[in-house]
Amino acid sequence: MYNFKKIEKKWQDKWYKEKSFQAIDFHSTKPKYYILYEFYNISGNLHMGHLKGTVPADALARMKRLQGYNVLFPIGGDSFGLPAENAAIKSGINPEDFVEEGMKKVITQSKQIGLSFDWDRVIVTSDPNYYKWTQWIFLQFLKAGKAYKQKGVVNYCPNCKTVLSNEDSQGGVCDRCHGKVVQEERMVWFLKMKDYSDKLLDNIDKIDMSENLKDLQRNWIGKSEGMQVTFDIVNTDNQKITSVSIFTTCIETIYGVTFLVMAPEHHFLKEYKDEILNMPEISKYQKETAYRSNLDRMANQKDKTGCIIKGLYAINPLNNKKVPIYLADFVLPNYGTGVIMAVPAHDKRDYEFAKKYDIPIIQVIEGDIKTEALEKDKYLKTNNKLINSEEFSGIPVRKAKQMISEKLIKLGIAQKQINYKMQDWSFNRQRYWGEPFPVVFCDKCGIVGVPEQELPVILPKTNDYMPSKNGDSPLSKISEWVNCKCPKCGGPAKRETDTMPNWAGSSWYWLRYTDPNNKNAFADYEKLKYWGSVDCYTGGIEHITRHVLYAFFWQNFLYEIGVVPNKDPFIKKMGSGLILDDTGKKMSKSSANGVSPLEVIDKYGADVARLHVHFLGGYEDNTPWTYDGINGITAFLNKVWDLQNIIKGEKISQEHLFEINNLIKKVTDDIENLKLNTCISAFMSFLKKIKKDQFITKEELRIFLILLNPLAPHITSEMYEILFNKNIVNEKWIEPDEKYLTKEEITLPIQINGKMRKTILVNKEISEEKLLESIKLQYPNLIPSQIVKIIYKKGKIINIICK
RNA sequence: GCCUAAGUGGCGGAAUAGGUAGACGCACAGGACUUAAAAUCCUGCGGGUGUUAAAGCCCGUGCCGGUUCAAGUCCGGCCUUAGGCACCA
Repeated sequence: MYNFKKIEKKWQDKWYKEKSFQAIDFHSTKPKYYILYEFYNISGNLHMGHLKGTVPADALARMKRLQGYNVLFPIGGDSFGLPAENAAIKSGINPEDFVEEGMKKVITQSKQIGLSFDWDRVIVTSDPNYYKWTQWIFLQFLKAGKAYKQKGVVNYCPNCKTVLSNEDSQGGVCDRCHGKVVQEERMVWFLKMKDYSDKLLDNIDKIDMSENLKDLQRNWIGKSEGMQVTFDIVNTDNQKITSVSIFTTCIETIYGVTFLVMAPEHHFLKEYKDEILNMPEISKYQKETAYRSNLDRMANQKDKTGCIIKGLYAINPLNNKKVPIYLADFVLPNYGTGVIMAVPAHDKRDYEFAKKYDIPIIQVIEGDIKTEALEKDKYLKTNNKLINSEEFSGIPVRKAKQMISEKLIKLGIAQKQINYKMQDWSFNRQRYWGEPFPVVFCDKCGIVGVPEQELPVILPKTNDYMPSKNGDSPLSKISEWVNCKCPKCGGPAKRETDTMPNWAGSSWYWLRYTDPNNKNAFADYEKLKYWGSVDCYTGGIEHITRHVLYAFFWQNFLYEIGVVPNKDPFIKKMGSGLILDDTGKKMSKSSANGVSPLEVIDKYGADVARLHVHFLGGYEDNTPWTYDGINGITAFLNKVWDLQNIIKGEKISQEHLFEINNLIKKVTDDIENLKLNTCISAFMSFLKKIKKDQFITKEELRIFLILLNPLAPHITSEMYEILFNKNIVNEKWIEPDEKYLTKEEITLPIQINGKMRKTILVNKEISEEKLLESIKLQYPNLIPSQIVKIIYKKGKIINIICK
């Protein structure tokens, strides 16, 4: 039995004091390796999810150092934004104090886990030395025309009393409080993320990440290719008033158009109100739909509402047919052109709408539309023929799609168009605890950026930081801060009183780690170049359609303006699974039955805790928490400790040559891929062999300790010191000897008619004839009758087919 | 509705590329040590059949089919669970 309490504290202190894990800028001999674990959210203690997420990254960092890399493995805290602020409000402590305490806490706890972060590079997003540069980047967006303020219909959380981005309102609920999000028109700062859609898709193609996560991201961006077509608008006298554009991906159905649908928010209505005969009715409908929450709209998918526009009609540009125009809230104002051509025969939504409002349905593709629309996913598969489509009737739909497109383009009334679901990022929050915008409003000069040399715009201290009922930011109450001079004309001006969202600070933080104390730039270009892209980025998958996309976006922008050397922030991204509690839900600090990692460390030790949580399951899998099996891990480490007592011999023994080399290979591969569960099994299997032979040589144990060090750093450091009087962190990783990875003699399985029957011990290179001879000799009755065929894969298997 | 992943013993889970299914661990059972317990060590552990004991045989990776000498792994069609998207034209 080893005393983990004494050992673990000793080594944690030593690592900290000696700066054992310091990353060196511009190291002259060692190649760099940058491994990143996501920001800690400063809202409480570390929870079990952190133990699961951080340890494999730590193991990788420790292995890479032993392999001779100059490893950058930093940590920091996302201390601005709603999570920290809400937690502070809940505990009744000022956010600033709360964050300071919180950061100290998670640092201490990280050390207790034995994480090998570089403690000289800790950054915190609410530190003015850090957010100065977040503000600086915002100014660059502003200068480049990529940040703009505009009235827009946006997500608003009545509970958190703030505007939210689309990314923060996924599923129609607020990311923080899980309350319903409503749509409100507000003045909003936007970042032009939409412009970067294709660049983001490039980042997704290039990054090394599991396909399902890539799909989530591609889905979120939602690229779709179609046609934009112009429809003339006429009045009751058939006089052309104007024209509108629609977006469709199904141009092949254009002869089936029986009406147009416009989003209720469409500016067209205001512009042509004098031509519309039923404006009061329309205004009423607009009001009805305006304040419905996303959730309500989703719930009402089946029951479509709408309102006809009287007095105006649209003309189908291909057959000059006059069709009515409706308003309906199933058409979104911010996607496509906000107007669609409705083809009820071939679109589910149009079908439902037409049925409800008694609009004619014209079928233009062969098939059955009696009870439901025949949609594109079906008719494109079977390539049905067009009908009721003038000269295109009788042509298979895929061909017709192309022909109609060409005709429309030739006529000059349509063009190819690509649309994205992803919208520009709404970037301001009506909350106190965030980066102030470096922007002032001047009556004379309009929106003016604060000069760079005046950064940071410090967040003023106040005790009145609760979110306000009227939706104004708490900062608006601090008049001595709000009122300022215009940097351009010197006249009176007011500061922007909203703050940036909590994702602002995390959208560039990996860059700051390369140069965390730089006072003159967000990071030195040469240092950025040296450390390059993050080699392996680990963390939760819940940020995949949020933070990671924002990260791509900011990196692309910074690359464009020439301040970072590469487009891709991350080479590889691994998504950590969740630790589930006994109800199968995510175990977090907020779940009542959550077990704290510190509790486990206190009872069993950090090394046991590290191994146990990863022996439960794979890195990317969700695994239920249990204490079951932790005794097995404790026993394992005790046995490792006891290996000291059975050392016999110096060099690697003949008996263990095969096992030790395979262990080296397996452990190296598994840590590289963060597969700690199978890695631990490999150690156990090796130990079994050693216990059976009742001896281990000194060199074997030395290798064993180095291999186990990344996973269980404390016990291995102590043993290494005892046995070799050296600090294991200065040692070298071991390469396997390829010669000894496979044995000459192997156990070859024998199948008869495809069924496993026997195994035989043979030389791995044995010929088929010799093998058959040996089988007949050893198992005279195995082969029942005449052999028809033999399938022999050398070193793998033999299958003997008999009559 | 759409997209993605997954379904393996009593349990957590293994199984590079189709090639001995159940590694490793837990739990359980039997034994050794002990006055006793814990710890430790040894043995067994998918189901069925069989035997003094073995050997052997049959069935088994959600369900139904298929490809193959050979399928947990590939293909087609279902079922279930989890996650994501959600009127995106």
